[in-house]
Amino acid sequence: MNTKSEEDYLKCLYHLQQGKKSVSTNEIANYLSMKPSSVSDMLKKLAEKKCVNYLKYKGSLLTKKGELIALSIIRKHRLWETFLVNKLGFSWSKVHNIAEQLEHVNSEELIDKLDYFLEYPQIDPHGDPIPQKNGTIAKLNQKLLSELKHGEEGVITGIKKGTPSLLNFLDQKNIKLGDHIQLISILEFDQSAEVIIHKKTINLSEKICSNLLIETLND
Amino acid sequence: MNTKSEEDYLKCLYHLQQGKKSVSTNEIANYLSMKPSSVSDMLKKLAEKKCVNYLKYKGSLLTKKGELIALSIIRKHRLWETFLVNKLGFSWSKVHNIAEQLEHVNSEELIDKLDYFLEYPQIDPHGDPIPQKNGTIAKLNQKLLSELKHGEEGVITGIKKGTPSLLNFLDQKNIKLGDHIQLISILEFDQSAEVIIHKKTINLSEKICSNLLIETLND
DNA sequence: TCTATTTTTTAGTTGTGTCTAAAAAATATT
DNA sequence: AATATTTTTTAGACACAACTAAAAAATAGA
Repeated sequence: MNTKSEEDYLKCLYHLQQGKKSVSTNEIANYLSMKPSSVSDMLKKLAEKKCVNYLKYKGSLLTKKGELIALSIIRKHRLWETFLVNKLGFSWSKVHNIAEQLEHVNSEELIDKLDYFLEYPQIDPHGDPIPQKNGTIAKLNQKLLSELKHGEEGVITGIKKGTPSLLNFLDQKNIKLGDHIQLISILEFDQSAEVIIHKKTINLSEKICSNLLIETLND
Repeated sequence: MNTKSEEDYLKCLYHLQQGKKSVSTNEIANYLSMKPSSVSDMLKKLAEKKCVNYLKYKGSLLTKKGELIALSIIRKHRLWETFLVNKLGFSWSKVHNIAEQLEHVNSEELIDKLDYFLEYPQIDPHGDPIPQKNGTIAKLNQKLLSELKHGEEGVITGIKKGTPSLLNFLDQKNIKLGDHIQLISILEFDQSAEVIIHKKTINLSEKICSNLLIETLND
């Protein structure tokens, strides 16, 4: 078993190393709000446990072992977030801190049963994919709403350029990250889009469509 | 905020001090599987925090402040146990360790919402009363099944004399601690009882009725 | 009541995970 | 290339919460 602290480092490394060949000590320290010296110590420890490939002064990367542990924690985190939002009625923006605590609860049976209870969700309320038990994880497939094909659907996962007026508009329409959305058609004359959201059909301007990031499940 | 360790001590003290005028250091050490010297240290610390009234060599008792903290942890523990059994389908005997971890998750809003989600349960799957948010807790009201009044109901919380044959019988009938039971009537000729359990009416012999402890909610 | 035993506390150690300060290595600048 | 700057590591300190061993207090037995 790993300590909460070790788990935090492994999860952090997983997030930071995406698409990189190495993660620097300072990056980790910054991400975790800790001093670089503390990070050095922990990297040494995780390297001894064969969770991290660490070369002094050269940076770190997760080993396969470390990656699987990180994925299991991310799996727990995202399942708990799904529970908090779908079952307890939390808003998606308030669940992170609670899930940060719950993810360290250690019981495989608990997570299996929670997964079943939630009906094996594929993505969490923020639109991030939930790793499977075996460590496989769907890759993010983020596109702009304006790039979707007709009929294509997904989850709103981000905003490209978050001007206050856009955020206000979304707020007013009660459109939130994590919301499901389906593109029906794009009107030719102004490139505005007909979409289904909250089970209702509405029209969104081209400007909005080219600023909303949508995660689609299939290519 | 309190550490997990402090919370464990407070909870332990709550359980040990029931009906006593003081709890000895050794009792605590024994209950928590720790050395008495460790307990001494922690008692000093909790006394400084005004959670415990601690007199060297004379034992300890929770202050009001300590008791409220202990009750809030017990509340969390029992709500989580209820969740694990009622929603995730755990058997009552397997939830304790998981609840020991979950009880230390710190979020008042989480517990409020969980309470609502579980529809404000009064007792946990073991039949123990769940403390309310304000710290009030129903006192245990355990009686033998044979002592119930007609129509009175409760939860099976214990077995007075657990002979293997009795346990086998209960197992075979799938009667478990935590099950709800209602006494319909006691037959005069053999003192056997008609009860409703698992939504079916069955007959239990006098011998069984005088060995099953039932917790009733009202007097 | 005086000694023996048990209980409890104190003093000092250990392991974990953080920190600060200083040294060492890597990188950037002139 | 030599020096200055930044990054990273090492060395040593500290808080926490456990431990062991020894001392002190309370209790039990003679």
